[in-house]
Amino acid sequence: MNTASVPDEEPRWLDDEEQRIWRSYVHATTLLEDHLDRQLQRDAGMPHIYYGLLVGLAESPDRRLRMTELAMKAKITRSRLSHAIARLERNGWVRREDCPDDKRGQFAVLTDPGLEMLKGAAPGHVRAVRNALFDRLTPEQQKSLGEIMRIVAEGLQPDEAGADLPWLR
Amino acid sequence: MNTASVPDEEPRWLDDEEQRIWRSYVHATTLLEDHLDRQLQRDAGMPHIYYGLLVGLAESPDRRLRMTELAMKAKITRSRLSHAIARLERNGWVRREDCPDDKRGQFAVLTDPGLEMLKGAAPGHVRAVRNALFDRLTPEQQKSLGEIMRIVAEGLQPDEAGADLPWLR
DNA sequence: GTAAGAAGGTTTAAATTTGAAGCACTTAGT
DNA sequence: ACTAAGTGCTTCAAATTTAAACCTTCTTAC
Repeated sequence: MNTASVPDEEPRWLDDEEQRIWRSYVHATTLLEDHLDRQLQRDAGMPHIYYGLLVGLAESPDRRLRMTELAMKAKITRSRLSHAIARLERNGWVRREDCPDDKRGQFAVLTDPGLEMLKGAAPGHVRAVRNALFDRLTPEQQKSLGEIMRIVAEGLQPDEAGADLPWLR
Repeated sequence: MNTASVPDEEPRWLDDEEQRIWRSYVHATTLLEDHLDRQLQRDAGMPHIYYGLLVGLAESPDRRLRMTELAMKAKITRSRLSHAIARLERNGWVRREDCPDDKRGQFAVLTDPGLEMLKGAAPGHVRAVRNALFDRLTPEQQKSLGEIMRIVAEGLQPDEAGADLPWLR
């Protein structure tokens, strides 16, 4: 069956244009992640991904989500989430709660201070995202970017629920 | 003078469509980085960025580059590079050499074993990039992606040389 | 019922990243 | 020359990430 790949035969290398595209992608994403990490570390004392976790909770009913759901939403491993929530808990932005239905389960809950911090940090973050991304692109480019990224994300993540990523290992 | 920004006044929030675009971006980039890191960790025993460093050296005259140049090329801090090269040196893929002209300077040099390892890992990596990205996009989308990423990268990195990033802190 | 296995999360140890500090050398300016 | 400032790079300690191992608590299939 050889589902893995075809480890043999000369691969189809990237041509010059593809190389340029790929490098631009790597550079842009590296620089932007870095930029946002710094912006949020400075203004909110946490990296971008942690901020995303708080946002994820803020949007959810009762400002809470099961650990695994949050991990899926943020596209990170459960292990990484576990550490992250532990840290956010130390900061008082998040609280853990047992799940009544499933004794194994845990909820991550956004606290009031957590929500406040989010409100405080959000404006600066949006500004940063606009400055670095939206303000530099035409409406067509924005639309195109959205489609492209949607395609790539879906390709790496077999449709939402049915994800056969075990949840990310 | 308040050069920083305008920390005041209600910010222009992202509308629904912008939100979708931004989230797709974050998800896709997170998943792809993760995917490539795993692929390369499995096939080459190193994360994606380390692989990029070896490629950077392989392309350079004499397979060598000054630390700072390599850091710029890879868009990472000197500190991070220092650690990375130390690790690659332990693996025997890279060797450090003093710079004759400037006694402070160091060259990172790709070794023969390093080049071999690169040759061995490259096919799988290209395949992964194609599978996840190029094969899923139309030629127009690829072109658009290239333009968009070029714009974003340039925006975050005041033209190449004249970068006023001190080199990234 | 119950044992085997899956699911939900956490923990451990090692690897990597970060930001600040610290050296050693260079360069500019006097 | 001579010193203050700047460069180039490394190191330190703390924070984060990773993968694997490990509990518990469900679920399933006898």
